[in-house]
Amino acid sequence: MQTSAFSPHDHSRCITSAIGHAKSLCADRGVKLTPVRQRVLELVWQSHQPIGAYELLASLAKEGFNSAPPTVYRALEFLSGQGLLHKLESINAYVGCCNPDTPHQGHFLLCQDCHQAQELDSQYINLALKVSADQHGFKIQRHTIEIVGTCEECLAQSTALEPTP
Amino acid sequence: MQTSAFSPHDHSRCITSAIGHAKSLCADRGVKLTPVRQRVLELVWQSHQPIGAYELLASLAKEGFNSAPPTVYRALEFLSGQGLLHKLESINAYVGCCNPDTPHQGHFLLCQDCHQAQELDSQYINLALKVSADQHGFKIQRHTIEIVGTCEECLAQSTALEPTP
DNA sequence: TTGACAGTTGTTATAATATAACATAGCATT
DNA sequence: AATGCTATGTTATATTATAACAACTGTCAA
Repeated sequence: MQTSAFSPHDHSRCITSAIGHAKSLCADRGVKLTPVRQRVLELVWQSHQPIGAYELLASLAKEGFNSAPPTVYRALEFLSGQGLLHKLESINAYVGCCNPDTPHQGHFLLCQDCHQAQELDSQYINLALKVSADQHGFKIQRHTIEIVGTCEECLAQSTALEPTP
Repeated sequence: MQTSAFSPHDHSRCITSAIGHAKSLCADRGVKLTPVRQRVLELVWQSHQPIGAYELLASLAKEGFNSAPPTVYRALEFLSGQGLLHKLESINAYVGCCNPDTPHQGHFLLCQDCHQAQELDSQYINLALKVSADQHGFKIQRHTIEIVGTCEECLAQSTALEPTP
């Protein structure tokens, strides 16, 4: 089962679990989760919000890692190739993937107040995309589905603040 | 009715009609379709593929327009604010909007062979997005829906070339 | 052992995309 | 003419991403 990214939760457990998962997954696949790759994945998960490449780079630099742009972009490329994270195209930022075992591309809810992202993988949306594509004889390879708005928690807060419109 | 962007068609009529439409729409709204704005819109429509800001800028420069980046970004901002074009976030490129009267955000089929884009506005997809968002108590403001793959025409071509796999 | 390779990382430079900030110009209304 | 608003010009810089090539590391086989 899955918690919402928007709700308060013990995020350190998310990180630990995501890293453990990534390790075994890479071992199974015979690919290397090298120190810099692992650290980038940790940093992505540590962030409560989608994080940009240059912000990651700054953190790596502070920790003594090599800190030229290719370092972080290579790590991001590897991790996204392994399905361990997703890039959010509309904000040029990266988020950890909750379900890296099965190759997929998620759908994302992006809250413009708290700037958190929630990954979905709605079969309903997938079906709607497939139907539309089929109608045009279009064969889907991949997609970018990013929904921007306000999450439940932030909505509740703003209504609490302005009870009478 | 609407032709597919992927199918052969008299594209000059698309342009003329789009510009005419834009003119009357701007007049109605009391906003100015200035020469540079109009020219950017024409260039976007003239391109058979989504076109990048700096490519537009190069064309403007050749035609004697001012050619610093803000010029084209301002025009793009105006045009997209009026719903006359859309930005494709996954490829940083811009396409004309077929239906600028009703504010909306389309869904896009992007062919990775011919690099053309087809705008959809499927109620089926909109509904699926709404249902998913509602399930999470999420209020949608806007979205980015970009489906990458192969269009019908390019699929037909590639099957014609490789009849027996 | 060594040498050949594949994969990874280091390094430098640069490309591609986008915006900030402030000055100037045009034009409508007072 | 003076005022204010919108649009444009101009310079500089921020942000995001990749090219190209050199150096290192481990593995496996000759």
